[in-house]
Amino acid sequence: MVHWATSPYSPSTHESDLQSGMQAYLTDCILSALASMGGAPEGFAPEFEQPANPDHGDLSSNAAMQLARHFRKAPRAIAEDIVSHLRDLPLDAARVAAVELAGPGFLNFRFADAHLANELQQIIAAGADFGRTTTGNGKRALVEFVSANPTGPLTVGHGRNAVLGDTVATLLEWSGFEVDREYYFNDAGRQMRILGESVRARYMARVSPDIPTKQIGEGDEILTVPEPFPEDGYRGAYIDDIAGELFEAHGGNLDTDDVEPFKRAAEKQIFADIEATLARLGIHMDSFFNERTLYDSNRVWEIVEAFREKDLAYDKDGAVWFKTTEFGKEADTVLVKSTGEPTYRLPDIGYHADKLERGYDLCIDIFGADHIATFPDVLDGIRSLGYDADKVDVVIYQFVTLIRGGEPVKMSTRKATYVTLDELMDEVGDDVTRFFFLMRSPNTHLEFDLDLAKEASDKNPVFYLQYAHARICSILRKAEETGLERRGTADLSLLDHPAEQTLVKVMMDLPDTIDRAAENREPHRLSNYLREVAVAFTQFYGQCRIIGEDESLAKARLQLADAARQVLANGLSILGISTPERM
RNA sequence: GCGCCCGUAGCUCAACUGGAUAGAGCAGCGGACUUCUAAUCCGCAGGUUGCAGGUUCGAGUCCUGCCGGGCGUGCCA
Repeated sequence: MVHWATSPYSPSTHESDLQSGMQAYLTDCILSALASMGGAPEGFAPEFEQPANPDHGDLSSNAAMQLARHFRKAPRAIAEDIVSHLRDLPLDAARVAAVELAGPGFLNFRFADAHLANELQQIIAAGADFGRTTTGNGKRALVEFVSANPTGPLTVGHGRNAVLGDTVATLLEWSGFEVDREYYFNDAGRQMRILGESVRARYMARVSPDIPTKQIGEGDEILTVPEPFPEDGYRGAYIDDIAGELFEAHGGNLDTDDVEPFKRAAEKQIFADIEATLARLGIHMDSFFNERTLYDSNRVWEIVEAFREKDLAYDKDGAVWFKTTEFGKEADTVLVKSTGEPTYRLPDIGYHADKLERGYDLCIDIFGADHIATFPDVLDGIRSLGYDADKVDVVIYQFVTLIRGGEPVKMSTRKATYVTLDELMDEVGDDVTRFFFLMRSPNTHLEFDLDLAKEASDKNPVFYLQYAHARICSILRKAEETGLERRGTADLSLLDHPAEQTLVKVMMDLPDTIDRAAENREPHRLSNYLREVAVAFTQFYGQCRIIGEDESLAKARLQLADAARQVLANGLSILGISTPERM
């Protein structure tokens, strides 16, 4: 992913509440050990990570390696000193079961059983809120996404944008931001005029079926259209549908000299369709921002003047140019065309200035890869106007290819052979649609295999997660039938089976996973994580029985299973995917 | 030409922001249903992380140069 600007996070603030409890404790212990070894450099903070290999403990620090230069000693020797001082402290046996020295100088810590029981207790107590963090500290974020002009139905490409933006927004909410979702559009440009003309031509053909026709396009793109149809008009069937509705409502009474009513009717209908499509995906915008307001308020022209005053804009060939060479670009770019119409850059700058003036601490834009080159100008623009461009972050996602029968599905907006988002959802389902858009890094070109997506089987990863959830629900139902009470206190320290402990450890990672996914704007981190949870639960399920065990153990395991269900439910709800109780 | 992204198992992709033996799924092979859901599980096999250098205790990750693919590079958005 490209981050044009630094995120407002600092590396030291993204640890989750749960994990940071242990990390903060161990940090204190290590610093205390270092103090008696002659002191660490100012501002030193030991780094921690979770080892991939369970033999390396539950949490590992490379502090000794970080300090090799400072102490001018071998990392292993430093680590030995630290370990010996830690043992003298001593470490709290209720939290840390063991500290070991390994490899080139890693300090490996093993959690005590009591610590795991305590963590599980906290997960249960947090319930539907488990995973929420305070990282964002109540700062306000605006996520702008979809932002398709209302010229046609949303396509598969928009789908990735929509799902990505919505989920990034939800992730930010969970990590403590106050988030608004916004849709930016322009209903005044050339695109919309052609849309209106396209509808009008179809309407005229409805009124007068004998109207002359013509052919547009060439090769296999040839299409027969009514004479007034614009050369580069919109070809989709929805255009004729809208014309048909106008004809139903007004007969032949509409004044075809004026394109405005046709444009407005088209916009209204298409926007309604877009909102309905988004609603199917569970997406609801907080606001729609019409580019036109930037003209009505004169804002765009004020910006041109501001640039002129700063000597960043000048006239040439009848156009107004933006001195992007000042920001390291090879050439200046046009800000206002010789027709007097601004290029997209100008309103974009105005729009971002507006967002920042509305008090947002973080403005995220979700863009397809084809917008990559346009954005530096906007950032340079608002920066030179005195705004803090570091508050703006752009998420670029790569394109989607649909695969059917092992072959890419060819799509072209011109030929109107694109697959709409609605058609995709009709074919594979809403949950699968969301999940497939979220299971890969935004940075990678997404191959959406329709055959795989449709298959309601083990090949389809989304069902694996839902199945684990449904399975737990089934156990809870069964437990209720047999009179096993899930609520109340249970002795969680009875959970000493390796599969139980692994499951708890995985579940503990949810807040941290959410923070990282939010910080990096990478929802796939969460979907990958949820698979780990499902795997850990399934292994626990395979190795440990619940119903039929001794009552205190059964109750503890039932609470563990219920906590796993909650973790899956919380995660899936962030991804916007349903959590069936039966499958 | 220039800018950005990508290159990891046969295929689709991960890899906790520089850590220890690079991991999943699918496909392949071999096993497991008198059990709380088999839409499941267990095992086997699969790799010079595109190539070549560099930085350091340590590189898939950072730097440089190549090779290959995608997207841009507009008085379109």
